[in-house]
Amino acid sequence: MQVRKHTEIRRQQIVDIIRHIITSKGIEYVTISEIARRIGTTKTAIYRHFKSKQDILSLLIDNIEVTLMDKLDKSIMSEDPVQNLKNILLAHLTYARERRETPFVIILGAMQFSDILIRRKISRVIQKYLRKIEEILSSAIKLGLVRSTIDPKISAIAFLGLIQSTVTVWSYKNFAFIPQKIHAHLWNIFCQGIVA
Amino acid sequence: MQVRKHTEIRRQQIVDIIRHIITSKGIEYVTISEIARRIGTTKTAIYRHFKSKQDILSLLIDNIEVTLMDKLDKSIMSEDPVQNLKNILLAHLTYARERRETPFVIILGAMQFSDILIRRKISRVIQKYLRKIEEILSSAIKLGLVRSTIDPKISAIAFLGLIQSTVTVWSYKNFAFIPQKIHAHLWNIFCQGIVA
DNA sequence: AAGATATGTTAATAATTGTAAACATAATTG
DNA sequence: CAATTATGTTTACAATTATTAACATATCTT
Repeated sequence: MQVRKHTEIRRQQIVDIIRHIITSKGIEYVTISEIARRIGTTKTAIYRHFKSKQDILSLLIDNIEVTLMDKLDKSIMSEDPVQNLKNILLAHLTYARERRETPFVIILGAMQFSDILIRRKISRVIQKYLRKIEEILSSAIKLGLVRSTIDPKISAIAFLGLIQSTVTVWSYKNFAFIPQKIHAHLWNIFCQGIVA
Repeated sequence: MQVRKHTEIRRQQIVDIIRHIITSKGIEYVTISEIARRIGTTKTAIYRHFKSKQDILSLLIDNIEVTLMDKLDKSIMSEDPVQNLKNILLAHLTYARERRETPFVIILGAMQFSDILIRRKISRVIQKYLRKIEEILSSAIKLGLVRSTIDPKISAIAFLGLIQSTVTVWSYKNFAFIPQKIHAHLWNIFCQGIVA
């Protein structure tokens, strides 16, 4: 009863499953056996598509990077950089709620302690994300919408923190409240904190 | 060559070692063998002081709770609640830098996916922490120091986010920058975001 | 000092981990 | 249709996991 699928399909399937495992049970449950069980194959079949577990996690991060940056780009529609930031925050909290997509902060947090290679990749994703936020902030400063005394680099970290802590609390409360609802409040604090 | 120590000493020693393992290598390296190796005993000796690994992690969280609340209390010296918040933030970032004490956000983040019992304990610690911040904010509102339109509950989450993202970025940059240095900037954003 | 208790060691357990080799057959190519 | 290649299965392995039982001796209590 072997339903064979192309390796590209399997690879994506495996990565998707891992994102699901991480959100539902945690990274410690991301094992070759668990992956195989969930997609309905055997452990060893996994090795037809990846040469090692590290190889799998590596693709996972690439995958997260793509969806994350994609989400950023889609949120940047306005001419107003401040409005764009607001949209980005909303997008993160909205997706978090719908739970269709695992919040990247959860995955990156969970993978914080993998081997050095994985850590480097994660680090790069975070840097890329922060740089993007930073750029938006910088252009807002240029337009005089944001105080010139604020440091874009550090403000970007603070922005990331809004998402991170909200998702964390939300996760620990077993997804029992709607983060989107608190978007307005969070944004209010951050916005007041930076605007000119 | 058996150097025997009282169980209270061993228990604390074991917990301390775990905090160290988590910061230096990650939670996945918190194994009975690794603990035993580090404190210079055998695996089985550990079971003289704890009945299970879960039991160890449970005490670890209690321990984190104590040091965390202690740090909070020590930072609350002023009559001015806003100043107290500023001190708390500084304390977190300072300790993070000195690295003598593992930042609680790291440990709580790393343990995010333990079993349900551990999760509940962590959840309680976070709640307790947030409530404390919330109280400070509420009293600041009463004193007219902070806008009455801000929600203390949500502002507390935002406050937690400042610490969380800073420590995360700091951790991924292999502790290569001094978070204390960015304290002023972070505080500036948050403070402007809430003050009346 | 004698007896009791607490701590440590050695050896062993079953379960699970990631991974490999040998074999089998489906899907694709010629 | 034949041959090749890609995918899946079975079996196996060594390493590591948390934990227990049996035994040994240091420390504490009386």
